[in-house]
This record gives sequence, C-alpha cells and structure tokens, in this order.
Amino acid sequence: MGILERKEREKQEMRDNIIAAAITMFTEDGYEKTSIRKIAEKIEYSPATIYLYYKDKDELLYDVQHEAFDRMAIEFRKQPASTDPIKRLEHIMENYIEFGIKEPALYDLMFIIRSPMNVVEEKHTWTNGDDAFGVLFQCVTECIEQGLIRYKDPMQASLSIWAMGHGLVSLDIRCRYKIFELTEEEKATMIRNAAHQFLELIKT
Amino acid sequence: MGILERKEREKQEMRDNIIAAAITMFTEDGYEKTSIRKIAEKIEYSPATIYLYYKDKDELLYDVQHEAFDRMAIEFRKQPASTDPIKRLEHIMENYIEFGIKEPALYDLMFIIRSPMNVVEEKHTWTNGDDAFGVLFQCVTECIEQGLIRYKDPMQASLSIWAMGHGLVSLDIRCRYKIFELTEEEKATMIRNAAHQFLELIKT
DNA sequence: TGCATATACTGAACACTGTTTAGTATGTTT
DNA sequence: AAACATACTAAACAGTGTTCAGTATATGCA
Repeated sequence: MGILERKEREKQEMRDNIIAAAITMFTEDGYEKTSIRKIAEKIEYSPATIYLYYKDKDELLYDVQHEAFDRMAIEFRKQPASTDPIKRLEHIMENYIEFGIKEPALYDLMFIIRSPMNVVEEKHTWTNGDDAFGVLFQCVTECIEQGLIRYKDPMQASLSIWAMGHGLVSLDIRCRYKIFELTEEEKATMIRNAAHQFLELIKT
Repeated sequence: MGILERKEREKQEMRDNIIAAAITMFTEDGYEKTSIRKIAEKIEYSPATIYLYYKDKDELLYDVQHEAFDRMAIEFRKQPASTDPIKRLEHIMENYIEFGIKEPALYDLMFIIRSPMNVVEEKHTWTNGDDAFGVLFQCVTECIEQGLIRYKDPMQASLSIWAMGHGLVSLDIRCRYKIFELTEEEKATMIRNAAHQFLELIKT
C-alpha cells in the first residue's frame, strides 16, 4: 500500500511548503500583514488550496510557531552543555536574550503574538514551548538543590527568570524603550547587562 | 471671538467622544477586531467622519493609549505615597502588577500592542508612559542613594524592575502560562509572589 | 482496457476591513 | 441675500479571511 504513504508524504510536503513560505513572510512583514493570498501566490497555488491543509490562519500560525521553536532549539544547542548548573543557567539566559535580539520577528511570533487559542483549545494542551521551559525548570531545580541561588521554589524561580528575560526582550521589540534615545547596539548591551546582573543578584 | 473657541471645544468633544467609544470597544473586543465602521456606528456618525479627526487608526490608538495611561495613573494615586523609598517601590510594583491583572485589555493596549510608530515618528518623542517610568526611576534613584537596594545604576535597576513586572504580566496576558494548569486566581497569586520575591532579593 | 469514484485544486463569491473622494447640506461672514 | 467655509456622508477602492460549487486529474475496480 505504498500509494497511501506517498499521498501522506505529499500532503506533509505541501504542509512544509506552506509553513516555509509562511514563516519567511511572517518574519519579513509580520503576521497581520501577511495574507493567505500572498502566501498562496508565493507557493504558486490558489488561496483556497491552503484551506485544504489548514482550517484557518490561526492553525497555520500554530505550526509556524512550532517551526520557530525548533529553530530556537537549534540555536540553543550550539552552546555545549556545562555540568555546572549555574553556568548552564547563564547560558540559557544568554541564548534566550540573544535569540530575542537576533530574531525579533520570530520571538514575536513565539512569545508576544496573541496565541492561536482556538487551536490550543482543540489540542487541549499547548505543547509549543513546553520543552524549552522544561529545560529551564530542570536547570533551576539543580541550582536550588545545590544551594547556588537564593530562590527556594523552583517553579517561582524558573518563572521569574523567564519573566525577566521576556520582559527585557519584549519591551525592546515592542519599542517601549523609545523614551531613552539609544542606538540598537546600546539597547542590546543594556538588555544583556540587565539580564546578567539579575543572575548575579540571585546567586547565593 | 468666542465662536472659534466653541468650535475648538466641539472638536475636542468629538475627539473625546471617539476616544471613549474606541477605548470601550478596544478593551471589550481588542484593537484588531474593532473596526472604524463599528466605532462610527457606536457614536452614530459615518466612518468617514472619524477620518476628519484622526488621520488613521494608529493615530486614534495613540490617543486611546494616552487615556489608558491616565486611568493607570488614577489607579496608582489611590495608594498614599510613603516617604520610605523602598515602601514606595513596593507600592509601584504592586500597583503595576495589579493593574495588569485587573485590566489586561488596557495593559495590552499600553504595553504589548505594536506601538503606533508612524505617529511616534511624527511627534518625534513618545510621551505616553514617559511620566510613569520617570516616577519609577526617581524612586529607584532614592533607593540607591540610601543604599537600600543592591543595584548601583538607577537606569539598569529601573529597567530591570519594569522588565520583571512586565514579563510576569505580559506572559500571563498572552497565555504563555498555559503549560501549568492553574486557575486565574492561582496564576495571579503566583505572579504577585514572584514580583514580591524579586524585590526581596534586590534589597540589601 | 473502460468506467466510476475519489482526490486535488481553483474561480468566484461573501462579508468584512482601512481609507479616500466627490458631493451635499449646514453654518458663518460679508 | 450671496459667497464662502465647515461638517458631514454615500459610495467606491483595494485589500482581507473564508467558503463553495465546479473541474480536472488520479485511483480503484470491472
């Protein structure tokens, strides 16, 4: 029955085709400004075809987010994992911040944009980004066990660390630092320093 | 020349009329889902009329943001200002978090939504929220002067405190805590605790 | 092989969106 | 009363997400 498998494969190829076009255009022009019609034009199909593979634009966003998380994971793996949990925590923070600064459009899609709730409701759980938080949580847990940071509750600590990273990056992406007149590079340095300083302060 | 003043007053009344309708509908249905046509219908004018008072939807958003900042300021003033800067800092953080939890739609408009850049470029500076940050900065400066917190640079400290507050609130508003299955109240408590704990950790 | 059926795709439409423009009343000035 | 300015709107333009009837091709069966 290789014919069914081929069809399934072709279906997935088409989906990948759509995702590839979508993620490029989403990152270049943003989610709102990228229309289904433009995506369709790029992959040289009619707009209606996309609706044979995705029931709406939100469901497509969900898959694009998944792809974005994969790309972030690739970026993260470039740094070798240390055995020292505090070093690992520093790497996680640095990587996260660096990803946000280098890929603001992807970061936006993953963490700032209104999440595709209807899809999430359907799939019941929102796995996108679950793993990433799991890695942080694991690392923080080890830090606490070894008494390396001043937090006691690993959940509160992980959450706070994530919130600090996200706060610094997302305020920049959404241009809330406009008040201080800084160049892009100065802003990036400021963010990196603030993140680094935060980790210094929570160390025992 | 009272007639010109009356016209100017009427013009402002119309603007206020539009802002009032817009802020209600933005907070109820969100910015994207609120169309100029619907706002026009609510104030019982034609859609084109709105364009006599605002050159585009972004310019309207800018004024609505201003109104939202005013409402936040009112909320903040309910708490009496303490002479102890550390107490004041705690109040600022609590108020900020509380505002985000109680008025997520307003918070979204002010801090998460893509800011109306074209308008900002025109007015050259983005005054919305400038005062608010100024208050925080002043307070943090006093804390540092009196050696009450472990930060040295008031700018870095203010920024970090703001980022922590914003990170905690905005991740919640954009449903990124979906991974942990918590009730709204449990999430709110978690956020409040994390913010409080952060301030404890930066105290000397 | 020929025919019925399932699959993949599309053109055209629907109901919306932000925005512009030409035209019409109304109010003000001379 | 005539000339002008102001306030407003109907209608249109170009775009959006989405649906649906119809077509053309590929598949399964006789």
